[in-house]
Amino acid sequence: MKVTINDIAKAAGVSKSTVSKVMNDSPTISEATKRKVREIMKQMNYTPSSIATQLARQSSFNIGLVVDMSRQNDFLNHDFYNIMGGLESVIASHHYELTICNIGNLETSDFFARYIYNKRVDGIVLDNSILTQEMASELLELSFPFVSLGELDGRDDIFSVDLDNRTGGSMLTQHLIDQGYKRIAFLGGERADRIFQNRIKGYKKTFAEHQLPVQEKWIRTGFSNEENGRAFIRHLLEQDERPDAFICMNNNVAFGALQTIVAAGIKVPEEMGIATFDNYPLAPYTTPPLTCLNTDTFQLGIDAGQMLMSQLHQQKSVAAPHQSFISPVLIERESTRLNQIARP
Amino acid sequence: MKVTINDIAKAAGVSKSTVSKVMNDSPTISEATKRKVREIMKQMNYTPSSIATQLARQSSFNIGLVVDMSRQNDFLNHDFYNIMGGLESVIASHHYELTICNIGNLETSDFFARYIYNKRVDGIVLDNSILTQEMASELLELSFPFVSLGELDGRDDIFSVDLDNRTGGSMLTQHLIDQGYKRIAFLGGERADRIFQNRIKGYKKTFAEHQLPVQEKWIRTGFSNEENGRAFIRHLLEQDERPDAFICMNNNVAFGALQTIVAAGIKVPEEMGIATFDNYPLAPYTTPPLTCLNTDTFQLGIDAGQMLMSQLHQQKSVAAPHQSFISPVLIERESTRLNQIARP
DNA sequence: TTGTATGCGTTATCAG
DNA sequence: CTGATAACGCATACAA
Repeated sequence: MKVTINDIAKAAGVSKSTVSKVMNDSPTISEATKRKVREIMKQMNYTPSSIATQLARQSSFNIGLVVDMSRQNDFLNHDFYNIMGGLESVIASHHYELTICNIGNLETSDFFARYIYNKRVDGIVLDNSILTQEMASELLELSFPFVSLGELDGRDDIFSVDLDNRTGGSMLTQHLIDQGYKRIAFLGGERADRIFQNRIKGYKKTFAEHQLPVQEKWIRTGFSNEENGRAFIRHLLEQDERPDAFICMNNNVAFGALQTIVAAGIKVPEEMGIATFDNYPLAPYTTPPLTCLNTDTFQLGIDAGQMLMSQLHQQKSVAAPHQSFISPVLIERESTRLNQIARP
Repeated sequence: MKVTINDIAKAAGVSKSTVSKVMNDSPTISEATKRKVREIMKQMNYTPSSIATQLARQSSFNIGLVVDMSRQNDFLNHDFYNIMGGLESVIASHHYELTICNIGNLETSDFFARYIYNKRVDGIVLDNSILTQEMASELLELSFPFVSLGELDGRDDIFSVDLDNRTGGSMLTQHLIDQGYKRIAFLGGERADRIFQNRIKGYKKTFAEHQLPVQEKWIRTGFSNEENGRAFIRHLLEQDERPDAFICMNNNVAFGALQTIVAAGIKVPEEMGIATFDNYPLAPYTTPPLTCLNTDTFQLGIDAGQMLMSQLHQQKSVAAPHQSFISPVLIERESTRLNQIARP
């Protein structure tokens, strides 16, 4: 059942070091013996033990995908499989394996000793919700390769992949303008939040491009949940100059807002357009379905993997860009079909 | 940065085998030296290299969670994080690590050689959509520990965890009866599908318990998608004895059915009740929201982990039950609130 | 109760 | 071009 390098060596009539060199395609081995040894390996169905290789090489050929099971994160939860898939697809082609590392409580856990110092993994990918500033600094100091999912506030010295929120804010705004809406509000998000800030930047940029004045009273901020979605709309409806469309920070805000609008007898999309960030969890299922910005999280995983591989393989002097952003994709649905009659 | 067993041995003034024995809490070591060595280990922040341990023990202390990235499976996708979390929580407490194994195309992949024969993992967990009869047989023959997520048709010789579909069918039926509905239809599912069969068993059992006659014409089968949901309803509405409630195989069927009913001007839940299997992806978001059966997939992961651990640790002669089922949880929503006025 | 020697399956450094 | 031999970090008979 288990065939080792020694078995191959014996069967091929060579030493095991020769076999090892064949596996690594060493240029110091003749093509003839390479062929012969490879033939035997195939016959005997040999696969090297990655564990032994890891020990000898003092390198695990493993990438850790760090999670914190003690925490709830519905969004990450939903995207996890895709991110993992993207990540796996690129590291596998570099012969790396994927290990899940549960970090738990950083203070009490032996995460660093277990995985980092011991080289149980050669690099890690972690969400910015679990990557603290201190961790980032320590990792950097050890020059241990890692990639953050999502930017880490105020740092451009670490590798990260993220959604391009600025472009996202711009795309949604542009779409609503294209559809014929003129007074576009923005609902949700905390002012201190970088994601919010970037989205608003895109929003304002597009306003400027169309010489439209930004109305600060149309930017309603606060925690992005259903209840606030309702509250935001109530505020908006009380204003003398009422918006005719709005952009939501997420589906929760959009859901609350939509309910309130429908209850008020306002027609969507005829009298009010709605566009939101994220397709998950409910944008396709509301009445009417919501136009939204979707993220290719598989691609996010791919980007993270490539960034990690480049750190692992390239000479450190090369200054590769540290941040990578992926553009969201607009999914048009009924909630913004003001111009639908005029469309093909 | 990296401290090994030798460093500890030197620092403690003992041999490295003694240190090793201390780590494994060998009874042949005096408490005094144990204390001393442990003290040093703590001071030096020592963590054993799992790679070296694996090689020496000829056992990886790793569990493989097998996935097939080349395939799309939205449901698995959504539940993956929870299942993984449950699995991780139990194997971690047994000091096992979690490795993701992408199997890809079984014919061309070296999955068995890489992971199984080489003992890269000590056990695997895989979905029944990727576990073939042949794989199961081979694994069994190697007496390699594994657990299937979902039953494998026609086999009770393999370990598996699954949702209790029979109980599920019964729970939904019972709930509708409790709410005052009397003529309950069942929509979706292929007759050859075991899941369907079990759910129908529960459905019929509950009918029998209430001395209600089962009407075969109220059981509409077919692929469980939105379109068929619409078709099923149309058939039902044409019948002279019209049902007053129905159970759907999944959210897709329910969505199509609900739309058709609403379009026909039938009121939900007053004139027609709707209950469905699964909470994902849209049961909470329809109008009205759908009563459904939810699955604690974290628990599913826990069960799988425990089953694997028992295979790994127990003597093989012990005949532990091979199948484990978890009961679904009923989530009541408006779509079945016929009795709502009478309720507290 | 502790230490010595050997092995786990590879890689790497030298000789030859 | 190939082959001994010594690591890699730990576990484990067997001695002491």
